[in-house]
Amino acid sequence: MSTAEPTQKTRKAKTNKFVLILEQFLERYNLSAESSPEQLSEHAPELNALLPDWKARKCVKEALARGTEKRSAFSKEQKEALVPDQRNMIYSVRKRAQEVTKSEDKWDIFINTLDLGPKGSKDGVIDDKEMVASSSNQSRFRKYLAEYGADRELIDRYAKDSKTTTASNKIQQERTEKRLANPGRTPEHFTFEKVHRRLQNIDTSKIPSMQDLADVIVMLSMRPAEVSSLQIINYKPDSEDPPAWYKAGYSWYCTGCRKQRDKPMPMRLLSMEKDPERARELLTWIQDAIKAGKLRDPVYTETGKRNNVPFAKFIKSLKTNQDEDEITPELLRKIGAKHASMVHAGPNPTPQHLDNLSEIALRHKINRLDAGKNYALGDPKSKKEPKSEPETGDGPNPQTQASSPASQSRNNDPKKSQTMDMDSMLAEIAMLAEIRK
DNA sequence: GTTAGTCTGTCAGGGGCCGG
DNA sequence: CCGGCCCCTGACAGACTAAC
Repeated sequence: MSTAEPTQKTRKAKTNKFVLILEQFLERYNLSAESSPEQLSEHAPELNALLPDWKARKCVKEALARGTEKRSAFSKEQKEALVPDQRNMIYSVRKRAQEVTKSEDKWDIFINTLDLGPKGSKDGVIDDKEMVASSSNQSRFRKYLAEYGADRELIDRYAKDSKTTTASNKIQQERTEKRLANPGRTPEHFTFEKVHRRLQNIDTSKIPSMQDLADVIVMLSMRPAEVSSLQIINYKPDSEDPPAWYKAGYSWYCTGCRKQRDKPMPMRLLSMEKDPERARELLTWIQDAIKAGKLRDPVYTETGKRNNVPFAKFIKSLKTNQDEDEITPELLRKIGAKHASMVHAGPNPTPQHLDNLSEIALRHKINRLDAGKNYALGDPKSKKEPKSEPETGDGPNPQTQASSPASQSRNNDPKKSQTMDMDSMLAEIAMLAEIRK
């Protein structure tokens, strides 16, 4: 009998073990393409129990759709009935909010809030992770409730769990402090010199690459999601009545910042690229390419949904040293702030001065002095003995902005006037830093 | 294999509150 | 006023899953 057997006809050799399980399963329960969806769905849980993960389910789904010699292919409905979409099974926060809003029952709000709260899943012990996550999900629950139209007052009354919130806040504060204690280093690939060189060599007549995108993000300390919306403008007040956001002596601003949804207030521009015109050119170059579909937005898909996986993967791949931390899109913003503040600070900047510059580069509000510290990345170069400077009363601060004339060795350029704007900015910052002390 | 969409855990930081 | 502290939301990264 060892004859013929022309088995290697096609790629049916791939008899995955899950496919075998499926065929046995179908046989045992006498299921086929003739079965109704109702019949099939009765057996869904049992079959699902045999399939350990989504890969297995994928194999099975494909097999169902494909059919065999003995068995014809299942329709889409039948397939869905037998191996239902797992994503519909999750009782997500969003789904809760939707249902609860519909029921209009305050107790439903309350119960679900508690259910989303910390439960001590294992041994009744609530760890930090669970606590913080619980608080986050409760917050999310409130947000979705409001989104679906639940009553504001009910939300505030029945969807707030102050114990959990407080505990979560405490944990997060501790984490922040720990993080600040040991900041990461600047990745080799994004040191100032490397980024600066790449930026200078950019040819805007070409199509931008992901690397160009990354460098521009660094250059402008952007949030990844800001790439398509940020704009650099030049503003000069033409009257004695400038808008409230106008800062005397500054003419370059950014608009389209992500976090200001209500009042889009322009924020001062501070970039490691000292020529604002060039910065703007590079930014619009990137944006035009995205609009034209030649370059992906780092965060959004064409349908407006979030998907930063391709860009994040690219950024991650740029890690050169084993001992470096992972590079993420968000890290580029912090790196950019550091580069910008270093570039614009004078030869002997005080930490306060750098913080001030950082805040401007990051386009924060200037309320919180300590905010910029979050971004103080460790840098071997600037790390030095903490000379306990008498930083208080030292009035005679030499003009820190001495930076302007040198470093300007850019080829050509009649654009000096623009950089003068930057320089006057620096002067003001330096003064502010002094006054604050 | 690659891409897209959704969910959760985590971080950043705007804003409110309160004592001085 | 104002600076510090706390709350809580919005944005991010990664895990998952299905679709292509």
